[in-house]
Amino acid sequence: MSTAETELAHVHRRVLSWFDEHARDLPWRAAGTTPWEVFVSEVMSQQTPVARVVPIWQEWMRRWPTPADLASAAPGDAVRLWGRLGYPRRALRLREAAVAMVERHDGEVPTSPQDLLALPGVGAYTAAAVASFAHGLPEVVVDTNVRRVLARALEGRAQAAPALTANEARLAAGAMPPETDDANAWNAAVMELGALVCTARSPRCEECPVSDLCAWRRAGSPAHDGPVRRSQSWHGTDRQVRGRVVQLLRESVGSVSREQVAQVWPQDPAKVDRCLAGLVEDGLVEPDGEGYRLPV
DNA sequence: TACACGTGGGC
DNA sequence: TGCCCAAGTGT
Repeated sequence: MSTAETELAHVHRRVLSWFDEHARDLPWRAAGTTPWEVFVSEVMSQQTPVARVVPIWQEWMRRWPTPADLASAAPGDAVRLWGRLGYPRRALRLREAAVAMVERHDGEVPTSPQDLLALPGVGAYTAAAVASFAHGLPEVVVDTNVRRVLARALEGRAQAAPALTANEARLAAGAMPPETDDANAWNAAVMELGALVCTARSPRCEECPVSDLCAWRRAGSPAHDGPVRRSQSWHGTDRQVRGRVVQLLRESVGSVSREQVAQVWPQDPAKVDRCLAGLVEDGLVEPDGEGYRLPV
């Protein structure tokens, strides 16, 4: 074994040990969790803090314990139970994915990353995560946490590039432990390390199992020098108005009049109309006589 | 490639 | 107090 391989194996042991000791006991990590439960947890966790996912996930799993259960539900019920998780189109896609599982995969969560990738709402990250965490395939899972950990530990940079680069993918693949079980644990462990210790702001380096090997720390933890990520505006955007419209419909029984919907953004009825049209286009809202409702 | 797409907690 | 950011995907 080369020196590099020996050192990498050392890193694997330390990170996996840290994970054994510090992993959060998220409900979908319990023994006996089904692939469907893992699948739902992954979609819900997209761009969403895990702590906010837990109660919604539990509610969904009680209500729709199999893909067939969700496939037969009304889209509007999925959006309603989605609550305030954000990006409610994910709820629609989750249901569409369930329909695809029933139609094309015998009601099961597909196993191959290729089949997973073909499902609505599933991209490279989710396909790899479900293959690894639900099915035990040693796919390379790269999320924002993994990218940040690799950027710091291996590249010596404060933060990862704006989008996944070929070099990052190469580094992530090269860092995987050779044994399948270790690889799957590694995927979860590096994500967890990024979520709990190697955080975007105020990383807890004193708690990090590999801080002594971290290229960024060794370089004196230099500040990010690349392009500044432009923050997304929010006030007055379609996104904000759409959010208010869906929230109103979610909390209403039956349909809501157009006049009532317009009240979510009284200063600009035309904007509300435009957002309403977009929401209908997206399948999040349905016209209902004179008013609107969540899709039945 | 860059932008749209929700929401709320932390600093 | 706002701004940043969170287990990304689709176009």
